[in-house]
Amino acid sequence: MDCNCVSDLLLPPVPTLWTPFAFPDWAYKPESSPGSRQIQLWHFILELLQKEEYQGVIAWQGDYGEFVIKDPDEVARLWGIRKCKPHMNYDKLSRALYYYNKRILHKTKGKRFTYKFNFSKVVLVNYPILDMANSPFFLAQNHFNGGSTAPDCSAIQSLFPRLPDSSRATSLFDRGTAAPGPEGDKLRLDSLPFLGSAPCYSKPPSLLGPYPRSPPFDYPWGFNPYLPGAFSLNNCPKLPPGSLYPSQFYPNPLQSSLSQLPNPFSSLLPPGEAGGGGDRGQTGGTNGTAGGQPPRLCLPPYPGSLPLGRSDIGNGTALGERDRVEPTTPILGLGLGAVGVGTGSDRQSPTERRSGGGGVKADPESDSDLEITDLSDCSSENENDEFSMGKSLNRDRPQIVLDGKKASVLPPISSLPPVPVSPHPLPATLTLPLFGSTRQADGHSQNDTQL
DNA sequence: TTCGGAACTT
DNA sequence: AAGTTCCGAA
Repeated sequence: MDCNCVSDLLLPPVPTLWTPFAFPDWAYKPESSPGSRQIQLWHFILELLQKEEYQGVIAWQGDYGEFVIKDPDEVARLWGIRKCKPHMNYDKLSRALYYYNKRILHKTKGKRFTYKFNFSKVVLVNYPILDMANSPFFLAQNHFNGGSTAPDCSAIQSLFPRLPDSSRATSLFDRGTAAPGPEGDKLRLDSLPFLGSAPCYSKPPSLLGPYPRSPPFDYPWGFNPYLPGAFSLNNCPKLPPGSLYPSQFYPNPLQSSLSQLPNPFSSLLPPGEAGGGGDRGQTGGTNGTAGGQPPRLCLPPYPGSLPLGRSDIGNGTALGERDRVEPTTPILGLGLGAVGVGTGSDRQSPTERRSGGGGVKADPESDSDLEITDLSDCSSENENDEFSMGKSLNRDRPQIVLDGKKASVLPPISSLPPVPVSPHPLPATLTLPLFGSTRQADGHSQNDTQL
């Protein structure tokens, strides 16, 4: 069906070089991950939550990860715009939300229009080979969500079908330490100190305080300042003005990603692709890195080093909560953009009947750079559901082990042993095919991106 | 208003 | 798979 959604037509120009966290091409392969090209509802919700201009529509509120849909009709309308479903209403949207059923988010019982993200697990789709569940980073997350249970990797598992062909990603998988086969590939997280050691935030992105942004690095297409996979404490980019483009508009997320990565990554690109030299894509955009200097990933500082008080963004709960949350829960902010263009009146939704509806501003389409996936045990209500790490991760997926550690009780991040920070995120031996192709779990191979 | 079954679409 | 649509029950 042809969708003439205005939101699709009015997309701002797509930057040639995208953030390192844009989904790689293989993530959009219909055959590999059907539907992945379209933004998912939870993703969209996060997008709205990220945008301050939607604070009146939907906003973080209450517990960690909890948000309130202040204007259900507007949220539904925006969602309908995004999905080209002019008849979308909150009734339908909420039905879809319920299908998340405690995985990515769940309804907060007793609180009207209130849902809660399960932020206990975060996965960078762009780094699907990374098992955050076994990293200090990931474990710390779990620390937030109850602490003592093993991380749930069901979502990781769900992402694994999109994993790159591990057999070609030899430089990150230590095949020498494990038997070949489904469980033979163990990612050496120590080779990725920027991910394995990243500190964590304990608030959703929009609740976080303003991260430091040093003048020399003010990226127009900044990537996520909350990402654990950042390197600099000081050179944090700002969020993009409207970054949630539909993924199909990404010129080449993979190459863009690599080209934006610091040297070890960008150098993996073919000549002309790496670093600032890669700014010559289809859309003629810019990565905002003057002088060809590759942008840096931003390492979120430990909470102690960040101005945590969230007084600049309207959310009255931030400060109080920050006092009690563990400083170890990582939240990957998304490069989230505004959405939508008003489409006029749709048919009356349940909430329209309730409130008479409300014309709220519309805005540009967008898509996010990375995917936050809840892998949580949904500890709030369902500790023993089918989503457990032990069951899901260790079967026919590449298992990722961090130096054999498998802590179940997480120390505060501050007590974690200092992780040596390599000057480069990856060893120079990293081979390109790691990101360049995928082999599906069912054996279908793809070679969509040759670098 | 919430919850969820069921059929259906993309 | 991830919703969308419809609808009934609580």
